[in-house]
Amino acid sequence: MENMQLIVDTQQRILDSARELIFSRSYADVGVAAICEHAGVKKGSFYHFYPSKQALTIAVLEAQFVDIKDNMMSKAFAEDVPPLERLTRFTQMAYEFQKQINLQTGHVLGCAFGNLANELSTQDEPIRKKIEHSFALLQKLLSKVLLAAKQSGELAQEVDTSATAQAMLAYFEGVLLLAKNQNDPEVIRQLLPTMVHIRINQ
Amino acid sequence: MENMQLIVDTQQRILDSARELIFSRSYADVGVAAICEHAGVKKGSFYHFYPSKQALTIAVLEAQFVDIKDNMMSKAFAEDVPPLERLTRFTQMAYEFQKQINLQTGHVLGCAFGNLANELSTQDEPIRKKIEHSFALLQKLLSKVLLAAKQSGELAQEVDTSATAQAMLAYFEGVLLLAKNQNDPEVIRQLLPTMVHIRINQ
DNA sequence: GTTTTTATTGACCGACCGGTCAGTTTATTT
DNA sequence: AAATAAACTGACCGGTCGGTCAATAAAAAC
Repeated sequence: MENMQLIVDTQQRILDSARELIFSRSYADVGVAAICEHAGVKKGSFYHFYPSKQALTIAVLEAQFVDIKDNMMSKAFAEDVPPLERLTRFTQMAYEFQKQINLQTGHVLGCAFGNLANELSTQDEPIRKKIEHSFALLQKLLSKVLLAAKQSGELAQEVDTSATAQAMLAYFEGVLLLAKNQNDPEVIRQLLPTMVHIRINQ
Repeated sequence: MENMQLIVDTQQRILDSARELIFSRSYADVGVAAICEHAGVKKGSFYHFYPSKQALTIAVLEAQFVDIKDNMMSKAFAEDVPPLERLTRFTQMAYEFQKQINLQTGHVLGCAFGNLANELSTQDEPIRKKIEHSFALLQKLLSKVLLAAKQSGELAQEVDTSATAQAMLAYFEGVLLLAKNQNDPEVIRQLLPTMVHIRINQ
């Protein structure tokens, strides 16, 4: 049985614990001690792998982005349907995801980037920058879809794809914020599809 | 000179300090000690007027709502212009307000309700409820304007004024979140006017 | 003018915060 | 098998957290 590979990488366990706890609570509310306890690791070990709570949080944001990109965007934006329909599919997946989390935790948790953006943007510059960069990448993924919609004739030529993508992202964040505050995933189902109809012209 | 009325009510000073500090930082980042210091009051006095930090925060939300309603909504929604133009004026006022704060503090602070909603909705039920109620009232003010737009023929009859108002509120919150994260009020100027064109049909 | 109520003070509480460190165990290299 | 490096442990640091409390001072009521 040779030591079983079940004992996964300690660093990974710390990262996963932090992601789960910070996402479901907040940055300030989750202490390093709580993360260590959840990961089954002593605090001393934590600081062997991460120089600070801030650095860990930045790693969390990075992991979160990869996760969203690979498990949501890339699937929602698969080119098997027309561009605008991909966006609609994305809104549906977001709803299903939040609904799932709500069943598991009893709470709508919203968007990890949005949550930390609101909490820390005025307080922690490195984290603020990391989120800004993540948002920029997400926006770029959206504007690519919009560009494809333009090319397929689904979208008028005068639409500003970059600004529209940003507006869609804003709307997405806002809807998730309201759903989180009302602790009701149905808010997402009712409001989010409207994202697809947002337009900003040049 | 008889004691000058400049020494305003202690309780009011605590409230104002809390409002300023929590708005510009976050709930968790601002301790009771910091609020007291800023207000020039000893901690013991604080607990003479407020039973807890939570209770103070709820009072802050209440004061914030009254302020927004009286100094923004009521002016933006004055019936001297057509309904939809009132909404546009509201978006402009929001931009000016955030720009002003940015000049004073160096930061875009976003929306106090949105900030606290994201930070505390999963953690503090009374505060969550207070914000939910505030959002509902703001939404009602918006939907009144939309109803007036319907009646003046500016808005199609099939528009769901309640859902549209909620979508506009969501978009508003999302735009302020992005502007806060990018620490740039121009994001608001570029994106927020689009709020007026959001529609959800019945 | 004395009693009663309200406001204010400062010292104090246990718990927790992020972070440090010397030392020990485990794994890898040679 | 010895040497080196990586992983891990547990005790500890000063500081801050929200909140309490008995004593005092000021204001209001009688």
